[in-house]
Amino acid sequence: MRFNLASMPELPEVETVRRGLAPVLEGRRLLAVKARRPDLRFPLPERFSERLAGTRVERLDRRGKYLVALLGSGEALIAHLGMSGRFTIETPENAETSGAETPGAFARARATDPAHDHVVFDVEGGGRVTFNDPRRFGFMRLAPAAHWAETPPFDAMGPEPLSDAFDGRALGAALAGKTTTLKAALLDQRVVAGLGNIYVNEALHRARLSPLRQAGTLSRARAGLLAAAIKGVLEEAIAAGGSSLRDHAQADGSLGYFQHAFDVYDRDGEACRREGCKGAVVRITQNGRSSFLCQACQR
DNA sequence: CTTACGGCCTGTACGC
DNA sequence: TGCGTACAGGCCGTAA
Repeated sequence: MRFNLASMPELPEVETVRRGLAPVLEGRRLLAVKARRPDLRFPLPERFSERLAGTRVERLDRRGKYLVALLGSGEALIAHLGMSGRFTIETPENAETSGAETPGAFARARATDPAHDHVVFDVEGGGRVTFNDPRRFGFMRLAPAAHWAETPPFDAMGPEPLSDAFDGRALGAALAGKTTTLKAALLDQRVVAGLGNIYVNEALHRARLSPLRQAGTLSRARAGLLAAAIKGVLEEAIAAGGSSLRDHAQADGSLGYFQHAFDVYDRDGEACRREGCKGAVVRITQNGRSSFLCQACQR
């Protein structure tokens, strides 16, 4: 298994993590929660372990790039993977096989460095879920379970891109009047939730729109095409994550990243993949971040 | 109000 | 070979 380290956790990766964790967590109690350090990117909530221990995970949800675990205690555990965050699942079954004397088993067992195991959840029934995050850009918060969606940052967050509420009309309205670029606008979680650098680049390429274009200049028709492109790239990536999930479940149980072929991201200098386009992918810098585009077919 | 930017963090890639 | 530096990037606080 080769991990594509360029692949950051955006909506499809977080959804894949959610689908991997849900069968382990939903309906089960957290027997013990150990924070191996007091902070991730931010300090963990006061009395973090005590507030989680003994409570049941009623449901594991996702909003944008956040995981939201609704707890029987009346609180919601909100987790963000940052850039390098992963969850690893150990069950009594794969704990037994992890020591198997096959060449792959040892390599898989070292997919994450235990030094960066920051939070460990012991789950009713013998499972263990570990949050591992070398760069520590991830964070966890607690919010009232009944009102988490009205707490920051969810109160200002744009629509879920895969929901029916997100279409050309909604996107056009969100972009109307914006003087910034399409690239910056789509990265703004208040416009649409869950996109990061990779899928913004991919969606703009699919919609044949330049990341340099002023966001507020988009026609309704083009906003519709862009919304459809966003849905398309996310759905395909989630499908790819689903297949990687099956691989992971049989390997080391590490959830967070998966192999996926991109049309433009990190393909600087390579041929445009659009049918009939003779252009090449170039890398430019916008707002201090890399954008990848084909200047032959994106306007 | 909107937009822009620095800082956070560490593993990896690269140049000398 | 080893050391130093740049880079990756989501989010948040601050500034313009």
